Order: sequence, then structure tokens, then C-alpha cells
Amino acid sequence: MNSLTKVIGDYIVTLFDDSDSSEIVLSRKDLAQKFGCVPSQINYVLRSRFSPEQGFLIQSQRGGHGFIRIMQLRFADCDEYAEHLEDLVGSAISEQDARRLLVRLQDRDVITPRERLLAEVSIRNLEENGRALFDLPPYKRDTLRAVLLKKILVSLAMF
Amino acid sequence: MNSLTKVIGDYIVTLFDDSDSSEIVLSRKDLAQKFGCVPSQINYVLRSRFSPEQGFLIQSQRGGHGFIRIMQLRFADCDEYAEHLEDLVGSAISEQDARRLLVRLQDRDVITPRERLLAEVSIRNLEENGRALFDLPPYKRDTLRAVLLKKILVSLAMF
DNA sequence: ATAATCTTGATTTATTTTGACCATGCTTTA
DNA sequence: TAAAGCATGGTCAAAATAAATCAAGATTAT
Repeated sequence: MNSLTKVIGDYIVTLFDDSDSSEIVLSRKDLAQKFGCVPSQINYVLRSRFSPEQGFLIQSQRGGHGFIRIMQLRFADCDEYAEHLEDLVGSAISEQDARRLLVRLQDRDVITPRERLLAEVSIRNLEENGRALFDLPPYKRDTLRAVLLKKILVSLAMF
Repeated sequence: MNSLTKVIGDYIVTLFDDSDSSEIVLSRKDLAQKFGCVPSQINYVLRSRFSPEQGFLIQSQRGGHGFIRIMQLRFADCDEYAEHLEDLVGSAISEQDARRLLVRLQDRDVITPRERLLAEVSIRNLEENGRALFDLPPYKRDTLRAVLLKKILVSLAMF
């Protein structure tokens, strides 16, 4: 049995197929109407099927002429790369190792210096929050760091 | 379908493109007439799209031969730009506003699409941690988000 | 049986559009 | 040259529109 969520998700995918652009724009209200559901269902579909982790970015605007824009990020072998990263980063990583990894990626021109800087700032910020605000134990911080680093690298690989 | 506000805003941008000066002058009444709207709509366009936060300054004069002059700001150096960013983000910012700001910066080629993506992923990660792990109230999340966003933008401005 | 996923609707937030009323600066006229 | 009149632009708030959030309930999968 197909859930409505799946049906709507599939429909959105066909919009991408038909559009040969890497982004589509839609109206939440109209879409909900088309599928006879409440508008917030659309949010659920987007949250569960079109997240950044799944290779999509979403912009939206409320009010008159409101819209939802879904952008699909380009990517060759996402799964393979993600697996590779899983090995590379693992489920926990020290700040040092994270930095070393970023340097290596920059050396190999996988990321630019600015991108490395940006990644390091974000990781550093996570560190500070985890330490000062929440008083997390080191292993927990290593875990959160690994999660963030993988998200960053996966997303960049999509472009 | 585009909102009138967007159409008018885009039109004003083309005026800048065509003018190769950093300022343009226009008549509120004529512009409103051209787009078939009430004059105060023009004020709304200016307020929402050409604010100082967005890098524009406006002068105007009422009465006969009245006018509206829009000036585009330029920044002398990195420090000045960084300071501007501090003002821009403030001490708290919503996820939406943060995203909008990033979009604007990308539109103006201040950051690349990849850099925007990276920033968005980091901010989203922060959001998820703050929400799911630590159960922070919205205001606190807005604060942490502002901190991170400023760190990111300031660091990039240094480059 | 329990956890995960999906569905729903009430409430909140954001954006745009419109209009009534206010302020200011030329221009004309007494 | 002062007053009156006209031509502009500004402000504010209400109405219209539309998306986001949140939590509770329903369903499905393990």
C-alpha cells in the first residue's frame, strides 16, 4: 500500500524528470489540493524525502505569491562516496583528525581553501557549543563532530 | 508566478545594471503607474529589497519634481565588510532569515553556491543538535545560529 | 507490543497588497 | 512676497494570502 507521502514524493520526482532543470518551484496549497490533503502534509513529504542529506535544498516564501522551491544537487556516485566517507570519518573523529582530513582534501583540490576554512569554523563552533554550553564528554563531541563533518563532505560532493 | 514586489525589484536591479553608476534616480509615481500599483507599493519594494542591510541607501524628496535616489553601498576593505556583516546578522537570527541572507550573498557573488550549501548544512546541523539533543528554546537557537553564521561570514570575509 | 512513520488540523508566522491620511516642496496668483 | 494650490513622496495599519510548526491521533512495520 502506497502512502500518500510516497505518492506525493514520487510526483515531485516526476516534476524533476520533466523539467530538465535542477530545480522546481511549486505551491504548497495547490499541491495539497491536487492530492486532497492538508498543506502540512507537504512539509512532511519534504522533510522526509527531500532533505539536504538526500541531495535537495529547499527555499520557500510565505504570504502572497508564496512558493516552495526544491533544488536538486548534482551527484555522480553518491552512495559509493558516502560509504567511502563512512570509512574515512567513521562514527567519531577527533578535532585534530578532522582538521587533518580537511587539509588533505584541500591539498587534493577536492575542496577550496575557503571551503576548508568554512568547515573548520563550523566544526570549531560545534566544539565550543558542546564544551562550554552543554558540557559534553569528549567521546560525545567526537561523535557529533563526525556527524557534522560527514554531512559537510557529502553535501559538497553533490555539487 | 512572480509577485509584483519581485517584478519591481528586478526591474530596479536592471536599472542599476544599465546605468554603470552606483546610483539611480526614479519617480515613485511613475514607477507605480508603470506597474499598475499604488505608490506605497514602491515603498514596500524599497523597504524589503533595497534596505541598508542589503547594501543600499535611499534618499528622496517630496513635492514637485520629487524623486527617489537609490545608492548601492561599496565597502572599502574587509574589516568594514565584516562589521557590516555583524550588523546584518545581529545577535539572533531565524533559520529563514539566515537562509535568505545566504541566498542574497550568493546572488551577489559574495559566496559560491558550494559555500552557501556548506553554510546551510552547518546551520541545519546546529539546528538539529539544538532541537533534538538539547531541547533548546527557539530563542536560544536563534542566538546560537547567529553566532555561527557570523563566524562563518566573517571568516570568509577575511579571505 | 512497540517503534517508526504518516496524517491531520489548530495555531503561528511571514509576505504582499491596498488605501486612507500625513508631510513637504515647487508654482502660481493675489 | 505671502498664501493657496498642486504635485510628490512617506507612514501606518488592515486585509489578503500562504507557508511553518507542533502535537495529537492513526497507521504500518518489526
